[in-house]
Amino acid sequence: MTPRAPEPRSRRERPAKPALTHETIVAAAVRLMAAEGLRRVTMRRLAQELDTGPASLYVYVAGTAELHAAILEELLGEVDLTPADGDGDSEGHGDSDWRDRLAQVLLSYTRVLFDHPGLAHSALLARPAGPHYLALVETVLALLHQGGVPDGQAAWGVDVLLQVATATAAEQSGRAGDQDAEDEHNRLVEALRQASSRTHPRIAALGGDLASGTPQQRLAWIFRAVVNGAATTPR
Amino acid sequence: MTPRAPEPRSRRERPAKPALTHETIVAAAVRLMAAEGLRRVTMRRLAQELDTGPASLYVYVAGTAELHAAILEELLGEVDLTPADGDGDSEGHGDSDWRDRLAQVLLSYTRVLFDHPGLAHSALLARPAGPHYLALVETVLALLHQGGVPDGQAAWGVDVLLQVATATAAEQSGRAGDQDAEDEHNRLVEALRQASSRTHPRIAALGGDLASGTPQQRLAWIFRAVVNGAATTPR
DNA sequence: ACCTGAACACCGTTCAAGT
DNA sequence: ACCTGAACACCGTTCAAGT
Repeated sequence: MTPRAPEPRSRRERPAKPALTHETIVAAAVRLMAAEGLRRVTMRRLAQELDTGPASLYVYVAGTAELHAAILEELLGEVDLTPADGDGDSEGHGDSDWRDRLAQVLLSYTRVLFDHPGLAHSALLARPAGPHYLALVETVLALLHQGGVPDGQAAWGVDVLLQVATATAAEQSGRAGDQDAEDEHNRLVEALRQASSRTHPRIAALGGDLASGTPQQRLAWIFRAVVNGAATTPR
Repeated sequence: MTPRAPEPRSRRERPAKPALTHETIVAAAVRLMAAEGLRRVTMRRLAQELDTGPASLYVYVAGTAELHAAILEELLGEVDLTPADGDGDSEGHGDSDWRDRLAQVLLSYTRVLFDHPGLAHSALLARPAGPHYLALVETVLALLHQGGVPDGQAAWGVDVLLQVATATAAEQSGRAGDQDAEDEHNRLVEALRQASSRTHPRIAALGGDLASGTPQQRLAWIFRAVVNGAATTPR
């Protein structure tokens, strides 16, 4: 435990203090999120990470909302769009249904949100306008087109599909690891189970089925149901 | 402008300092929200409103999340469930389609969320377990039952319907009045319109239709599409 | 012209100490 | 036993003042 003289800053213990630009700030934000979660990606914490004061960030980003939208757009690059091109895997059923391929893409999107706690939540509010988001929209539209869904219905349907995927991810992702949220959900399940058949006949009739299924099973059904609805409901 | 001696506290300028209970705290929170919006309903601000310190509130409410859930449950009492019982209006088409009546109920729900900025946002995260929420679920289930939707599909469908309604309200409600959010949306619309037909053929093909329609028109279609999907998609 | 220290106006939550 | 003052550890955003 011999004390050592502090190494000079020029030997840079950190990856070097990067120049401040919109790009380097967003990159640092993505790193910080991976390390500590979106909740910790605040203007102040990020400024600290970048060895500067919070005011300096405002020269390059409009505020917290824009920052979170930029992170989302960046992470959307992780969504696997390849299932849309035909067989994405090696199992040989190359002409799998367009519905399955669409579900695979949406599931990949959901997983990206789910893997980054807080991101889904932010995705519900901020609709990014970057290339990764456009690519996702294009892919979903192409699959709906392939399935013969009329244009007008596809145009409105893509929004619903992404919305439902996002909301589901937010719900699940908000719950995981959060004891309070878990408790709250259990209270709801309990309330549904306890409902009197006199005052709430339908809830009582359905019983535990209201909360049945794994998240995966529910999500798979939801995607199918919404796609079917969009495909068959004229505007 | 003659200065007056301060009135003695006992004459109580405020509605009287209410005893602290879960109930009085939630009631004060609802009042505060009506007056200043959900954003201002913080533990500290609420404590100030109740003439006490924030620590005192923690004896009766678990924290901010529970508080917001309680406000939501309270406000859900404003949802108009009467359309479910038959003709809710005086125009004489008493046997209107169950789909229309369902849409009316969901629209009322959406409007309640929309009228209270921030509430929809909170509704996406907190699923309340109180009587008003149960009544809403029961009503939607009853209408789906009336429409002959199979039980299992109704059980999972009610969630999707409320989720879609909530998410749509959050999106619209977040945008209204917020210049930044408005700008962000316009940037997305612009990006969709600018998309090259070479790299994004489907987006280009659909053009402005991706962002077409009023929120009301879109929501009406969404409800119909999701109901149709849930009604026709087996689990 | 460009950047930022310091301030303003807030937060949620806890716990030791009081009544 | 019940309640709470005061503290801890943070926030977003702005703007006057510096370089």
